[in-house]
Amino acid sequence: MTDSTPALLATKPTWLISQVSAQAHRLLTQALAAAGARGYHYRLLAALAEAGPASQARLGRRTGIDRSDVVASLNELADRSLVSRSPDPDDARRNVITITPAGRAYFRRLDQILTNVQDELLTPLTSAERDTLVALLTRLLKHHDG
Amino acid sequence: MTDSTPALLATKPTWLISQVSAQAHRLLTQALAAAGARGYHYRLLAALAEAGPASQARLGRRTGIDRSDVVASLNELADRSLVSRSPDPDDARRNVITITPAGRAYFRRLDQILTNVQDELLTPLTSAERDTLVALLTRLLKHHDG
DNA sequence: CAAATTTCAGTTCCACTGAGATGG
DNA sequence: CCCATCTCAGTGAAACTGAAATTT
Repeated sequence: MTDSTPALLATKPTWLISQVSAQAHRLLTQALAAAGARGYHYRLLAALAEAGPASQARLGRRTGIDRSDVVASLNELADRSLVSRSPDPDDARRNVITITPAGRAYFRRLDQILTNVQDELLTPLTSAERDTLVALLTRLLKHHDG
Repeated sequence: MTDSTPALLATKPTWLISQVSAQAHRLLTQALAAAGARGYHYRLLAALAEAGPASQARLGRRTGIDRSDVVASLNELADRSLVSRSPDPDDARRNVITITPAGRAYFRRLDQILTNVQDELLTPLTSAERDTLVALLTRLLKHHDG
């Protein structure tokens, strides 16, 4: 009962954000794991489905995933034939990564799962409050990477 | 230039939260590292400074740190004489952890650092907006652990 | 007996670093 | 020569699991 979190912690925005983020992460990884995927897989497939084929370096920039992790995650996706890797005819340093039809179908399934998780996370907020939260977070994000 | 993050990602609240959380985490770990500490150290010292001596199990519950990590982190703090470990006279299973005067001074320093990081993170928001953000996050958090 | 505490060993995910090889 | 790309190997924080030993 005296095991509540210290007020000095619980009132700090960085702590609140990291706690909510951890909760979101739990919901997300659980839901994705049930479909056989991890966060990196969804992010990479989203970038490919939305903006088309790209080199691995560009995928890393689009998704914010580290160059090393891009390699490993694409290996996993390629093993399942969800993406295909082929040499770039215009630049021999690059691989061109393309999402396959199976990858596209898989991505649609994952995206639906993600949409459901959003709703689960934001359950206690009204629609207007959700918009407010998104707007504030978006501004913070813009400021810290510009 | 075509390396912007996919809209399907960038509009999802879970993604926004995790990105802002990652940014907060970067600011925090950098600032703490400059003072020779990690997040676990601050959390444990905060719990001890605010609510007094406790067993390791109780510290874990207060701070949300896993029982295994509590052991390792307290070892590090004890090595630097910031906390002291002594057997509980009332229950031989327990250790009683107490913050030392040096630990208290160190914690005050860390807490000031943390306060500065809050300001850095929330720079783009007005005072009213910060309150709104904190209120929304607090409600989300309350809902997902009750 | 069941339950709690401390501890150790190991795992997973995420973010990151360093270095080598190839090519522009 | 310098820079970008791909890849491998490895680090480190954070959250967690399983199991053993001790004590209540």
